[in-house]
Amino acid sequence: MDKNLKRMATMHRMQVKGLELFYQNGYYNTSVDDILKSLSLSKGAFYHHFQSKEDFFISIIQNLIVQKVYAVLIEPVEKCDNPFRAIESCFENALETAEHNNMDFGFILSNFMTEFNRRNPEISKYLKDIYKVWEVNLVSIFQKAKTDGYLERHVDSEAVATYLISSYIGIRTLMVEGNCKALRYQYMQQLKAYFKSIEQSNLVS
Amino acid sequence: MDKNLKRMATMHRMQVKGLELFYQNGYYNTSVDDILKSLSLSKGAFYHHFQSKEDFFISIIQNLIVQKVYAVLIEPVEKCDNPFRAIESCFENALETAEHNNMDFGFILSNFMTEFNRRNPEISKYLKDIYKVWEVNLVSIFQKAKTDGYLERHVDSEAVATYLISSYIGIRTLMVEGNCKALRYQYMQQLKAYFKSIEQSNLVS
DNA sequence: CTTTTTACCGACCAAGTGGTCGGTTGGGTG
DNA sequence: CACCCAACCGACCACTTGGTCGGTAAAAAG
Repeated sequence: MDKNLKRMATMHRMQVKGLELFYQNGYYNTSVDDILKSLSLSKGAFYHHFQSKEDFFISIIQNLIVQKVYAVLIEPVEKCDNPFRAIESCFENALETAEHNNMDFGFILSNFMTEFNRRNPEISKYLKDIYKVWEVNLVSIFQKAKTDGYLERHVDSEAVATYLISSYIGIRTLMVEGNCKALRYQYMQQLKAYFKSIEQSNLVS
Repeated sequence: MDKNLKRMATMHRMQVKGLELFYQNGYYNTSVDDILKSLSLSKGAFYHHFQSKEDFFISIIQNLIVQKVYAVLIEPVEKCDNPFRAIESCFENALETAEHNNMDFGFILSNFMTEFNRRNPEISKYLKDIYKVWEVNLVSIFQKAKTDGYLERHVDSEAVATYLISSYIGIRTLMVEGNCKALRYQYMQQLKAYFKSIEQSNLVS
């Protein structure tokens, strides 16, 4: 039984380091050897646990990236009452983390979506599914917000979700070039201005 | 003197095809041989005209990408009177072009910015400069809009520019995954809602 | 007509790439 | 104790990469 634990531990180490390097240097620009060297493991170990580099990356998506997106962007938004305040603080936190985390190279999902687009449809599919979950989650939150009297009824929930996701992907892309603090401040300021234009003004409080 | 013309023509052919393939497959995932093969040219020809793959790409940035961004995103906005309507129709056009162009792989600038980030600081610099020009241009347009009575005076011009650029980068990233038409519609709709929240309501017309 | 310069050719190179495979080792089980 | 099998090793393979270099043909210069 101890064997199985060791197996899981080794695979997890590889996945964590793999994500780190893929995120940092890109998938195609990171070799399996790079990952193995920084873990002092051998080719044999890698191909014993994973079928191929592609299979390895898919396991990273399923085991690490999905959880990251859930933890940072989906769960924090669900529990709050006023969805706009919830999204604001969620984005504020996420951007602040990105800003202070010196190992940050942009929004993990959009980086990989860009890299795999038209080059590896299978992986693209996995990534698109994660973004889809995020989108659906936002849409249902906005639907509920209409019921709760936070969002004007005539507003298109899906359009708001799309616009939100777009701006988030974009600001994260811009932040990798530095000047993060100013960008975050400017972004949050205008996000609030945007929300004001679609928020229900007469609250039934 | 004919020689110089031929030189320019060959270099230009290489640059155009190079941009096409780099855009499609990424810089690191496109080999010099790929480009040469599709042009029926040889290694010798390539390294006779360009010092290296990197030097080649920089020449593509300076000769092709800069002009593209100017033509699509900067010039169309400058000439119009009401800046909000100008930006709306500029973005609408740009997104429609992207949509109907089945060879669309996202916003060329943000794609490459993502790919070269932390991997090649020199090229990152060139790309960042282009985006900087776009930003400065937008900011000065918003400053003028305040004078002309289109934009509320208390609004932070730089923040608006940042928010605009973010959302554009993001929507272009999303559009590569398909469903472009709906995304474009949703985006433009919410962009207008956002503009409404910062536009001067009492026009001195 | 000779000489020089230019555009271009393509075999070649060292350094990687993803992936294979025969082997070693050490804990778990009979 | 013997045996098995999973975990791991690392030399090796075919192939691709960016880049070099000696050569050629033809246009321009003398």
